[in-house]
Amino acid sequence: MSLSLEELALKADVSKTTVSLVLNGKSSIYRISKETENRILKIAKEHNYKPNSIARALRLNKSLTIGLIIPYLNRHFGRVAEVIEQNARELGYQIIIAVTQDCLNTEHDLIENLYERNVDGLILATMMNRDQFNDLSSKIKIPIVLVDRRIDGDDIAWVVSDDEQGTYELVSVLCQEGVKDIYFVGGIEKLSTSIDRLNGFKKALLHKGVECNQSKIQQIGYAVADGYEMTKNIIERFSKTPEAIFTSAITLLEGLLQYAKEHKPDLFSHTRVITYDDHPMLDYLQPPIFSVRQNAEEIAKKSFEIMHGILEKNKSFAQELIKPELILR
Amino acid sequence: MSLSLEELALKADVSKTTVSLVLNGKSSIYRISKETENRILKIAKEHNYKPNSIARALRLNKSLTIGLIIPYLNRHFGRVAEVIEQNARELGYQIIIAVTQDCLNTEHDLIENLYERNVDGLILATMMNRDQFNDLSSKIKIPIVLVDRRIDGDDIAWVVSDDEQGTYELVSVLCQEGVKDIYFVGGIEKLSTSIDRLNGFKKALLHKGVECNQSKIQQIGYAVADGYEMTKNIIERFSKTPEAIFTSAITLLEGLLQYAKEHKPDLFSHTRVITYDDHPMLDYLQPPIFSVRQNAEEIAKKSFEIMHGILEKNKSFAQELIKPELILR
DNA sequence: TAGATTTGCTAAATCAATTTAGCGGTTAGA
DNA sequence: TCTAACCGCTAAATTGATTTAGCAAATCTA
Repeated sequence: MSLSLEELALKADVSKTTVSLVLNGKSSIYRISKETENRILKIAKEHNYKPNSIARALRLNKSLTIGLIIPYLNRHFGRVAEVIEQNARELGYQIIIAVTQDCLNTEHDLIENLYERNVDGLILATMMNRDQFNDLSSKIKIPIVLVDRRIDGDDIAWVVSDDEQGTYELVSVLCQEGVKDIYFVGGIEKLSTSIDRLNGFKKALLHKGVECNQSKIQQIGYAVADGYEMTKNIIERFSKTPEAIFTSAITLLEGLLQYAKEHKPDLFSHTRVITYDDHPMLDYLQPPIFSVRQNAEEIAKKSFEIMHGILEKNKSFAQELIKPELILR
Repeated sequence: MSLSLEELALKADVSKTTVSLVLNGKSSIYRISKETENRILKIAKEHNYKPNSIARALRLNKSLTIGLIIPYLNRHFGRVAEVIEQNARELGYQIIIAVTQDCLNTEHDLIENLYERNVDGLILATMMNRDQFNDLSSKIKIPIVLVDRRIDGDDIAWVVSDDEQGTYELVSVLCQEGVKDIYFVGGIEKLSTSIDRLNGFKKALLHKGVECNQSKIQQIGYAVADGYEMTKNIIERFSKTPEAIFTSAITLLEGLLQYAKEHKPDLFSHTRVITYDDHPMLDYLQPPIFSVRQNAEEIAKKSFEIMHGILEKNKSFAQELIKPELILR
């Protein structure tokens, strides 16, 4: 392992230019004879030559590295990251992962940090709004693909789950059954995931002619503790036990479960719970919890595909809405 | 953003050597005057100069990048990766993550790939045995820290959960209750996680004077489908419903749950289930499932600490056994 | 006042690749 | 016969930082 162009050139008794040209498939352009070419290829193979990626990156200003910035490496984003990494590897790219914990300042620091370290592009589950994103875009000269959370704009590349439609369909199932009193346990208000899921929620109620009371909507954040807090508010603030609760992320469901276990063990006898995000163990809760499964694999695949298209195929941005799957138990 | 040493030197009206010396804190060694030093520092700050990390890596043969190779980005490894990344970032390192899917060939390819891309060190949840690891070590001249799965050897750095003790304690709880007929649903036989968990299992039975029948031990793999298969074998092969089943990973429990749901809905009325690895939703299964929670945060922290010690503090290898936590519900 | 030392800084080499411009000789076309 | 094209390859520049060796000028020593 590890042998430089120069050493290879010495062994082949040619200049390192020639070796480089041959190994980069430019033999015919530069009229290197077949004989020389074969000799060089043979020696390179024998010594298992691999170009030094750092020298290459310096010269070409291209590191074959993509930065992936996400809030957590939880089940959903873990799966997204895993699939992005596999897709990237097949095309010769590496993935540097960094985690924001849903903190905007951390996100900014990480973007700057990865940019300075010469990643070729960024895949981003962002907390930024349009203005902040525009500011960033003007400073940063590498392609950015948003994943999971989109920002409106004709020139912004993103791949997200169809949050509105998924929520609409899930909530509609309950409405169909005649449930009217549904609470919304939401996440970070300004993010597209929250906005879209809330829109789907409202639309489902509206279509069934159910009034949507603002007091039934809460949006604190996506952490488990936030789910706990919002559940607590719902249970303690209203005298009547709710007919149904929709948690807009699996972490929020975890918070709900935690609260129920501690303070309201009979919650499930009176209240239907449904959730965005799926988990196999939901099958075993009694009563089973209906959910919407995001297609993490497809989200990952598309987002890297778009990045790769921009980097190597001169394609411009693209936007993809990935269909989630309703899971009724 | 982005401005080279040379451009900075031009602005400060000195050579780039001087700028480099000043910015690397070598002013006094090379007798740069206070005046020149301050001028350079001021200009560097004004222009928010950051050295090009690729050029730096080429010159110093040091990329400030660590490769992390793990089987999946599931709950456990996702958390480990997340914490390693945070610890690394605080000390100026980046993490490149790659996923093997528990395939030994993939693991080899990834190691070679990351090594060629000049990572400074590797943190590895490996499938290799001692011989394979020794082969690798002789070829690769960067430090390796094993995580989650250890290989015996005085000179090998690793951080793993105390699998034997954790399993011993968990299984002992059941034995204490008088349960005698316990089945072992295991993972990949040759890995330390499997060996240690099986040892803990056997030790617990032995201490309570319970005979351990080889036919009650199965080890296929750590995938969900493997858990399904092993559960199926246990249920279908023996006429008597087992008193208890120990799944040695949460994925195997998922497989068990899936089988139970499809073919044996009354499994839990007759059979106690316990598992290695914890998950908050286990609280809500009926009856609750006792578990052993690995301290992913501590495992992550220690493994990067050891790597950092080797890279920057001339420390040699170290080995750490992290205590897991028994969770009885 | 010659020689030694100190001061403040820089040219050039280095890391490992890619790419441009071009060299000296032969052959082909008009 | 003169020019153009061809042939097979290479020297040197480039990328951006770090580091070694050392150069003048200023100051000190005897």
